[in-house]
Amino acid sequence: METLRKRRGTGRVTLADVAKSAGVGAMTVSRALRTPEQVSEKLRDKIQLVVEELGYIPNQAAGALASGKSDSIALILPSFADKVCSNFIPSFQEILNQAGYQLVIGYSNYSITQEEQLLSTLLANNPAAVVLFGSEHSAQTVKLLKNSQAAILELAEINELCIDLNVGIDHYQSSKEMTRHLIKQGFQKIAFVGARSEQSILRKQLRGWQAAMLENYLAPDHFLTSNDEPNIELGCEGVAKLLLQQPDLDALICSHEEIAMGALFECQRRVLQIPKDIALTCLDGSTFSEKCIPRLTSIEINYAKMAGKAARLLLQRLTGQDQNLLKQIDIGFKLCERASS
Amino acid sequence: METLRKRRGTGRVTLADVAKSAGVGAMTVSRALRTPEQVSEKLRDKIQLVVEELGYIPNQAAGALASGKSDSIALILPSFADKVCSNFIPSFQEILNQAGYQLVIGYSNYSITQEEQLLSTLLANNPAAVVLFGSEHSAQTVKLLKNSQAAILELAEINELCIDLNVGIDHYQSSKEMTRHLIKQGFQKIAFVGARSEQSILRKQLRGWQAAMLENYLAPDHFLTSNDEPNIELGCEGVAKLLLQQPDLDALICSHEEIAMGALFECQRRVLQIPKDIALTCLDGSTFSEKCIPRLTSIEINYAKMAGKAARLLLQRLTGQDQNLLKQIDIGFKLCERASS
DNA sequence: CACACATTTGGTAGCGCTATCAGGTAGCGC
DNA sequence: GCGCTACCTGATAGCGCTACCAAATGTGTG
Repeated sequence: METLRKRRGTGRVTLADVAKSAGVGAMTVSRALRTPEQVSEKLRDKIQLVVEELGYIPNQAAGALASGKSDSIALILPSFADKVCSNFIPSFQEILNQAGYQLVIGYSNYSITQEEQLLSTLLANNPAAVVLFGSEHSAQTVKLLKNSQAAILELAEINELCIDLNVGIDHYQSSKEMTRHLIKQGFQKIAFVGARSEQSILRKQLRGWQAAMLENYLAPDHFLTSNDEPNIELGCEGVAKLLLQQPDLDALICSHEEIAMGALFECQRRVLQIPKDIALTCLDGSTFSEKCIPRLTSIEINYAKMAGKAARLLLQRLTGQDQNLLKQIDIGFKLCERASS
Repeated sequence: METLRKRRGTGRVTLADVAKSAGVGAMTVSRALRTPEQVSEKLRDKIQLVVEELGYIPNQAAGALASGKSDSIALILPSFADKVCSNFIPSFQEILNQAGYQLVIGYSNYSITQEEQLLSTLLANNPAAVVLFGSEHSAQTVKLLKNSQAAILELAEINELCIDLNVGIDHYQSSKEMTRHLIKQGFQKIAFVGARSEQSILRKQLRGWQAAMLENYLAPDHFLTSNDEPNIELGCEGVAKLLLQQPDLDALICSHEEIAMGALFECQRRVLQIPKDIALTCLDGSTFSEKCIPRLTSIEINYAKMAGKAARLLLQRLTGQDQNLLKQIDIGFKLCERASS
């Protein structure tokens, strides 16, 4: 009478149900699904049939608990507006999914405090790996990461002090190269407009621009930065303010394409010819730079390639094939010379 | 001697460790963390202290297994390039995080097959809810969803046949209203360029345009669609091809801002004046439409608002306060009349 | 002081799965 | 046939947590 009082099962089909229905042991079913090669073909087929018939979906929580492993990879994204999102994540996720991992994405809005808080929530899932953007983290974040068993991957910029794995590009070099290109083209009064001024990426870009200017005996005096997200407004404002500071300005480097958009519109409004009156370039170009009028000289970063390299590096680490492997990969960049310079 | 041979614990601090160290029972610790009001203040404080001291992080897998509930919400995103991503997800995630839920994001690339596959993977996590974009799903997807205990939320478009909850806008109406606006402004030869032609959103937009044209005795004959993602190229191509078909074309509606960008550039290239020679509008405007030259008349959708309404609706459902509640919310849209028409 | 009642605490028995090991079966050489 | 390895299969004992009861403690009433 007092039989099933204590049951609180979810009603879902369980591994045991499959086992009973197939007339085999539970372990055999478990193996048939995870390591099929360890099960005879006969049983494997029979089990597969029952699985489909019953619509069995494994309970990952139980699996994770029993094995102490998990197939989730935590990714903390600083911004959804970035190109990273549209170009990087799809490729990255695809490769990881194929290897059986699940991305769990959090959003930090470029705040290291939020990053830290998110991280401690995400670590409760016991993820196999944690993927972060940028190289700036709170001390507590670094401590949490080092205490966790998870593999750590830092993306977006090459960082000497990376915790574990690191895939990215050298923003100092890219900015320097862009500046050198402009100088080679004969431009001399080169200004810089950048967003997210508190991020180390922008600081590196600024230093790259300054270095290239100085090595050519030019003064890197005029620049405008904002700590906001890159936007069109900043580009408009940049052209306006910098032209006031330096009326004979002849070139402008924008850290982001959105800024370059704004700058382009502002130049149109002022009937400034590009590149005759002023050259316009950006450091993270994609389709807009390639298609607008005039087409903009820009640094292009292959985020899909970055995703591929990053995912594969991470997988090697997760499968323990990373003994004698580079832990840091520089993706490089391409300077696309176009009509705007 | 044969004591600890069988241990395979992860080495992490567990709830039992905290309980022992605090000198209380495990259940009391569990309650102190999840339902503090059920524990006396004295014990609560003592436990909190020990938790911090030991750096205890709860194991969610175990919790989910024991309670049969999970705090993960699966979100299947069709595209990362969309505005949905940058505007919707941050707000949506923030509200859900605050309520203690975790977003697990998958990427379907607008393929209902991939959506189905992703879904079955994500359901293994036993999510509290599943959030999908669009209204088109495979039969198997619908079956999986209905079998699962999870709450279902369909986003982006209002859909009569929604499975459960539904928050979105009426794309038929928005397109119709835009067309009416153009007609009211005196434009008559109005063409349409749209991307993702196999999605029902675009089909509704096309029908809205057609309906508005017909009710004004105008022929909705000229349009160009592509099943690709919206891009600048399509806008350029649209202007070129439609102008060939109909040289006296006087207005163009673009389904996406990217297309409008391309159209704008192509018009500049052809030295067509906007709106004197041709009006240009789009159905999902944001900053570009607002800032480019001339500024584009566009339909604006408040994705942050959509996120707020959707998240709150979902939370009500998850806490069971949804008995006499609307299951479907129309977010509405705003027609921003600007210089381009 | 006995009693009902509310509040706080802890023991126990799972949740559904996998690691581990023991048992069974088959194949092979002597 | 026997011993030996190689392989396949299943019983058992947890993984760390929470639902469910039961016990303990406090509180107010007659």
